[in-house]
Amino acid sequence: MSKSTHREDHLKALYTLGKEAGEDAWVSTNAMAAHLDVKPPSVTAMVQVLSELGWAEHRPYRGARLTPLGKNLALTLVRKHRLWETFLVQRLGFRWDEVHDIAEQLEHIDSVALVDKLDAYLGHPSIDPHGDPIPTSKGQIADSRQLTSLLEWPHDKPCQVGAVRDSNDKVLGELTALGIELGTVLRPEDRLKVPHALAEGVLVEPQSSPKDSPHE
Amino acid sequence: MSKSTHREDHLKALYTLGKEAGEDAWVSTNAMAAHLDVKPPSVTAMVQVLSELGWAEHRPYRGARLTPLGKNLALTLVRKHRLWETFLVQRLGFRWDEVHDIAEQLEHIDSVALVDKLDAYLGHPSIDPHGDPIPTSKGQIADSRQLTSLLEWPHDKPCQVGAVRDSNDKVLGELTALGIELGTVLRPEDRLKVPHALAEGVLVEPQSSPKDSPHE
DNA sequence: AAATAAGTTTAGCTATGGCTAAAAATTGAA
DNA sequence: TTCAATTTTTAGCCATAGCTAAACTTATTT
Repeated sequence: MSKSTHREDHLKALYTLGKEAGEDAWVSTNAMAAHLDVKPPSVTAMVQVLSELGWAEHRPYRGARLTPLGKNLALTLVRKHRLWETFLVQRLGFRWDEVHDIAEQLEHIDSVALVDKLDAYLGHPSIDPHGDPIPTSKGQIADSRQLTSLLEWPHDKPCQVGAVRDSNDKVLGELTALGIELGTVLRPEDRLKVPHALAEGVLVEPQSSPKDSPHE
Repeated sequence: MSKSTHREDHLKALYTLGKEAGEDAWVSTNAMAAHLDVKPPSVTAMVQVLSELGWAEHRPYRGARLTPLGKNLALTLVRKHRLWETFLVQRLGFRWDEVHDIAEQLEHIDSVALVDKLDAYLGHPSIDPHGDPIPTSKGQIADSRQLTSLLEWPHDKPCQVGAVRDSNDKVLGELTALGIELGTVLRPEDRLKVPHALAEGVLVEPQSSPKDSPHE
């Protein structure tokens, strides 16, 4: 991996964990290490680099958090990742459980023009194949949907699958096997077949009027 | 750059220079160093790695050359590079002088499925935006065209541009400015406007019956 | 055939980014 | 409040892949 790729991976980990933890919470280097599958001392070293770059703040023994600049950069990475995933599924015909690792590589390709053209080519999509919103080129995330975990959805009302949380390939594969994809309508009786462990990560919304669906 | 990327860059340099030099000629580490823009000792070190991997032979003080395995790997890299260039031009709308550097990054993405799907998506193209043949997934190059440098083409016969040699972005940009692209028909009077320095790298063939042209 | 020029490799240094083990700070419990 | 457990950082090591300078081959010229 290039210097940039390493930095970007740590930046994205910090963004992801920071988002889960809440706005300006400090993210522990331990948590980042677990997320990146490296040892804590490696993260400490890289966090100090991010700090020198002005991408993050580091409070020793407390953790790290992004600066506004760092957050912006992280959003461009998220944007690239989700645009590539959209390309892989919508254009190349990959399944939603096959694209993560490839997009993980593609997101580090360095070319602003490429991202812009890809975005236009895909028709400026607003969500990716997992239902996650795609930031604009200015780093804006406009997601007006009100998604709820399937677990918390009232048992007697139908709903529609809007996104999948923490999408890992195994979970996605199992959902596919159950016939569940983005936009799938789940009626009360359909819910019985969804295992508890999966249901938690299935994010649903009220069954909408069939607007332009993102999954062809 | 990852370990693989570095190896692949050296492998490709060896392939490219070896091709120019003739079948089983030895390529000097100096030539590789110039091509890769690194110093000779760095190449020596990497060539020894390629040798351990079984991708190349190294005869100290003589040079290096690819093994059959190495040649195959090099061809998959060339394939990936040319497929991505085709995608960038045909689908994303880049010009032929804008795609080299981006493809240089994309060619290192590691996914066999991706290359196969991209190839199918593009309709199994046989040549890239610069007229260079695209190896098949088995590493075959089927290029039946008989291309000649414009310099050597008889002055009184019309011809058609089939490829551009050693395509660098500057040369490609100048050709575009002259209205020359792949498939352009050059009549005797057209040739006057092509500077000598450019003409050498313009590869032409007899004006063919307008078959399916590769450039839309 | 010997000497010189040119090209190539080896030796030893730097930087990045991993790692383990030990030291330091923080947190929680007695 | 002090001490123990946990977390985090520092110290020091390894591997990759650059580099320069010096040593070594090979090729050429006298």
